[in-house]
Amino acid sequence: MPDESFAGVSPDAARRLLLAAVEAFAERGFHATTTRDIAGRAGMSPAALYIHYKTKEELLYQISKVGHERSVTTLTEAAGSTESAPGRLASAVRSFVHWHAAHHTTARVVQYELAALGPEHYTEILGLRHRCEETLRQVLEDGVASGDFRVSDTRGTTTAIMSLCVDVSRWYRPEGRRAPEDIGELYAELALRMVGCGQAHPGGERRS
Amino acid sequence: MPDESFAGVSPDAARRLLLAAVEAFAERGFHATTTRDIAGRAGMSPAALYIHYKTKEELLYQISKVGHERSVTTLTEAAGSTESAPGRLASAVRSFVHWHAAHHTTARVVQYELAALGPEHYTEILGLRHRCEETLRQVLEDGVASGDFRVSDTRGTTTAIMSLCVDVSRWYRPEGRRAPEDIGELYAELALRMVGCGQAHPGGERRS
DNA sequence: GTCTATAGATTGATAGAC
DNA sequence: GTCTATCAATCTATAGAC
Repeated sequence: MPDESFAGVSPDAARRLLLAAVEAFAERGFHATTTRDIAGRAGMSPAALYIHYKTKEELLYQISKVGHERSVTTLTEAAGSTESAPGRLASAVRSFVHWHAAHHTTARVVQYELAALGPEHYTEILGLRHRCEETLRQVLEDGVASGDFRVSDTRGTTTAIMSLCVDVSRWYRPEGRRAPEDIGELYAELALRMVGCGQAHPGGERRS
Repeated sequence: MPDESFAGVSPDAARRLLLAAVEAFAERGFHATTTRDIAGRAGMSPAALYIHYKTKEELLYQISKVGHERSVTTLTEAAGSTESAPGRLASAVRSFVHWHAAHHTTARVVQYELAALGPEHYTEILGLRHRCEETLRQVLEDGVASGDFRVSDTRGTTTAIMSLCVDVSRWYRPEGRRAPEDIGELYAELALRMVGCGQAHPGGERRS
């Protein structure tokens, strides 16, 4: 099961092409991937691609859009609960990191092939990303206001936490030691520490 | 002054080509960059490139090698001082982050275009990177042993800190709010917090 | 060492049969 | 909708004059 993010795409051939493109883009990057390679992975002739997508860039755009929407939803749902700020931060980072590990192929394309998008598509996707960062920053602001967090530079700290989460998709390998759940848990703990809300003794209970 | 990392490269034309390649690769990526573009930026004809470099990949290899060596040196020197573990960690992160911001074009190529290297060059550069990570991990181990740090998963936390530092080269822009020094300082503070050694009250003195 | 010119291969995308 | 065949453009790298 490579990725269920594109399960809703139809017809079948269009979805197969999209999944093949995700795989190829994640492996070699957009510019190093040929349309022949994508079509081949989907078990079709080079020309078949252009029945379902107008250009190679449109494939990247669809991947970026759907992928970004998924990851933004994951983050905002976790960050928007009614919990305390520490709970929301931990939950947001845990979910966001889990997504970037579990869907590391899609995530890699979404995060690192952005520059290959056409100007208008690029701007659109950048907007989604901006909303994502703002959501996280709001959690930090709330935590500072409630006295749970001690952060001198919320904007810079938000960027740092985002870097941490996003970069998981770059180095994560399914054969590796850690499962997506474990990484999410570790990173949630690290994020809490970064905002001055971590416990001193790892492994025990938080906030006695 | 784009980058002094390649000041020692001679003859002059070879260095100009290398700097042009760094610029182009950082801007568009290796595969989206043409040899014509590189030669053009260096003020030469397309063919002139091949007098100094056998292939386009060799240009990337030279950049990756010199760049990686510089960043590794920066990190290991800072991490290898005789200070306490917290001092060494702060110093290492501060220097490493500063380098990735100040040399963000070179750093971006070094960190994100690795996959375009030939297999043997790729393996060689990966070795440098591995040494880099081991150096940082040793600081964390030392800090845990001395009781300064409280870390349950040193390997995972090392990866996280490396992600943080490296990712700076991806989002850093010279026109941005923060200078490389400021980012280095903030990230050193964040790294100390991640290992359970941060102060609760930002802006004050550390370790009273 | 640098140029102009170009070979040789590959690419994104299209035409037209089925 | 999918195929085979192919166009036109572009790319890396080389040949040979100066």
